[in-house]
Amino acid sequence: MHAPYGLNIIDNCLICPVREEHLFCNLPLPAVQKLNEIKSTAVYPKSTMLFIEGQQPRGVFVLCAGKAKLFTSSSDGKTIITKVSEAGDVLGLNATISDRPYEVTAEMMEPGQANFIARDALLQFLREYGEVALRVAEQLSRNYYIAYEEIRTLGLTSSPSEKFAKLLLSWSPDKGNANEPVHVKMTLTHEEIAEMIGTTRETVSRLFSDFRRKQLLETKGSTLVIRNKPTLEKMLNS
Amino acid sequence: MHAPYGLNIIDNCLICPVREEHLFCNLPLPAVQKLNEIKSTAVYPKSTMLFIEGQQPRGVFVLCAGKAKLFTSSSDGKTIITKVSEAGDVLGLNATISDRPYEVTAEMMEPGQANFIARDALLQFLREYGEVALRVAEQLSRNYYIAYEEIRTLGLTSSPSEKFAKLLLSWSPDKGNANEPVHVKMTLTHEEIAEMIGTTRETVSRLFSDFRRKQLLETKGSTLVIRNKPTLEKMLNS
DNA sequence: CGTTGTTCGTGATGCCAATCACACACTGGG
DNA sequence: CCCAGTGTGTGATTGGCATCACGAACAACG
Repeated sequence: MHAPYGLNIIDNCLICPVREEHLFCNLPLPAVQKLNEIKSTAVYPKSTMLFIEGQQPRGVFVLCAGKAKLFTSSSDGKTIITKVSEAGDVLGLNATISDRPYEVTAEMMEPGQANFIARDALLQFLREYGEVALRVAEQLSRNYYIAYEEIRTLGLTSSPSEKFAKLLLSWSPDKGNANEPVHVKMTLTHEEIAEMIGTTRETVSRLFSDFRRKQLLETKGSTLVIRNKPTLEKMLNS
Repeated sequence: MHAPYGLNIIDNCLICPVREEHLFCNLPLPAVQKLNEIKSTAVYPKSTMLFIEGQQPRGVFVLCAGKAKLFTSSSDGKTIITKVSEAGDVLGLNATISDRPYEVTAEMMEPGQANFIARDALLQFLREYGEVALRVAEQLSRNYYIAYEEIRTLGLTSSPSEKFAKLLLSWSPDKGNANEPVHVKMTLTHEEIAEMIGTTRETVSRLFSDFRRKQLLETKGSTLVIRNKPTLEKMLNS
């Protein structure tokens, strides 16, 4: 089965390769089957906005392939990216459950696929499968903690370099505890990194230069090598 | 009935003067009665910390009298106040429900009274009274939106003056739409205001001076007169 | 009362990061 | 192949705000 943008469509949740480890994916069989019935799947090109900050919620999106960035903007064009979502993530959950406007915009960063579940169908589904409702509550609470993490980063972390170090650390897996170099695939532009840490493109560029000079990292094309995790950790204050 | 600190103790939720309009206060009679049984009440002096960021949650506090500030701090002493709570507010709800560490510290800003409900008793109570559980979910979702509001303020509002204007507006009731002066009682020190908008005490002092000079406000002792709401609104960009 | 501690106002100084301004690299398309 | 569009590196300049450093105002209290 083939689709535009060089993607393979996954239209059956039961045989989805990302089924493990995710809310709405890793569920008991009957629930997944039901979910498979009420969802509709679609393929989206890069830059599609799945939903926009301030809209009344229509439902949730379950990302099947591709990455999406969640961000909020002010009227004068400034924007902050609060999260980069990957396959398996559920987008728009809080807004949909509580029937308040979407608090962020979700935009595809690359071509991808997502399942849509309309609000009414979702609520009905949750009523039917109580254990899933519980997992939704847990997810909401997790989202809340993530939001607070963001508040701490924005409010307590003063300097761009500290925020940058924090971001780099958030990218390197915490296992592999030795301080050996970590290889990470970078899909973000400097502009987007700037929007994640609340600074400008130029400053991010200079941060890369500085950190390279200090032997903290290397960049070969789109792969990033983090050389010195311990030193990065010493730069934090939270 | 009298207590230290010049407070009257309220030890019966059924006849509490703040019963209206608040989660856990404005509830159906049987629920309030049950609540009244499982709660324990106590009077706290100024500066008491009801709970501290990072602690495992013991339960929730329902503020009966007095104000409390919620804040989070970094190891180098910087702190941001995320909310000033008043009588009727429930503190520590998200942490208690989800059994994660308190995400903020709650400190009394003046002598006051609070009811404590232990985690186990609360969960049992919620299981028993389903409609209350629903209201808890609503409250959690509301908290999430408030957190996002904070993220927007911290991340998108660049200048201290803009954040200050925003804060002033958040203090003035949105009714009374005419642009007549609004009188507000100010209980915060400049230091605390600085911690709310992420700047320094000195800058707040200068902001007051600037805004006075521009006829935007006046201060007589601890009462604040906001003179020109429309101009304040024009300073915002969100 | 004076003493002590907190809060407030304001000047002087310095620095960091936003801004402006280019030049260069890389990509995909006609 | 060139060309337009997008991303990247880096200098120069500047201004806003943190920081330091006082002194004054004010409250609490023995």
